[in-house]
Amino acid sequence: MEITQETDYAVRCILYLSRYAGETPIMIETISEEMRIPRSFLAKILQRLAKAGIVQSFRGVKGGFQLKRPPSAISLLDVVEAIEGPVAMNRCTIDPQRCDLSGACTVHPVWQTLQALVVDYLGKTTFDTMMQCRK
Amino acid sequence: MEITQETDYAVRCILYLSRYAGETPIMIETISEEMRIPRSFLAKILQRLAKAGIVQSFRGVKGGFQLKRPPSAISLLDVVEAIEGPVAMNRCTIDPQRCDLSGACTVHPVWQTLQALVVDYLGKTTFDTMMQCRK
DNA sequence: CCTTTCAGGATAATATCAGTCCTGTATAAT
DNA sequence: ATTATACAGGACTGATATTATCCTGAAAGG
Repeated sequence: MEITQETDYAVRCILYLSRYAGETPIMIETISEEMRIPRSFLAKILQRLAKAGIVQSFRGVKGGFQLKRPPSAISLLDVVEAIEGPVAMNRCTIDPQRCDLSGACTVHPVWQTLQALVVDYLGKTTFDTMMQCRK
Repeated sequence: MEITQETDYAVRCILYLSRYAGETPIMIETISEEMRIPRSFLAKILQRLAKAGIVQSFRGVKGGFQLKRPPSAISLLDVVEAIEGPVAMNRCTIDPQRCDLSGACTVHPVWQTLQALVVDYLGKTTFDTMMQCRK
């Protein structure tokens, strides 16, 4: 039921980049030190965030990472899903085939409703509202 | 972000026992076969549910398990927490010391609100409303 | 062309998950 | 009392996920 450490790092990372939105790229090294995230692990995380189109990378001298969209256009859901894949409460809400007992299941809609609740809340929580955070 | 297989089994198990609330105890063997849950794993799960006061065990011939309360008094939250411990979205919402960056964090309250949302929903969803389920 | 910085794959330690197995203990029936 | 039955509880195991690290390669800029 918990997000992983990796997701928590990703959120911190985007939070940090939000402070410098519209400025020059920030190096992995800097984010790592400021946000207390292991350097090489952060590199992996930023790759995922780049593939998800949340950040953009620049190589070479003066390289680093920038947000690809303004903080107001990035939700917690975007970041969580970039790292963990689709949010699901139970196996069966993402892959109906994992429901191995036949017939209509009244627990299934309960998980789906909960999932919708979570997705909705994470989706409407954006990084501009969290920017004053120093975590 | 997902519940574990064990929790899913536990929910199915309580769902099955709900059908026979107020009747004679049901053997592990029977629940296992009817609900397609590995027998010895189910034994472990029922031990946890018993310790949490959700089911009651009876030994010897004619032994087995019964709900300790009516299905209307057992919530999904009760079962989830019996298996997984307290529901938390992030490490820091259950143990503030895991928040290794100093100062006020504006992401923290977001996880807490989400957690409260989930706990509230799971808490008000009881097994009497899910009993017609055949999962 | 050479330094810097990211890209991406291989590797590894540890934890958690999912489950089995065996011995022991309580209970009911004989 | 004895015995068969059914749960109690701990030890153990294999697979997978988590949480990283390290190394080689590629792009970009001076």
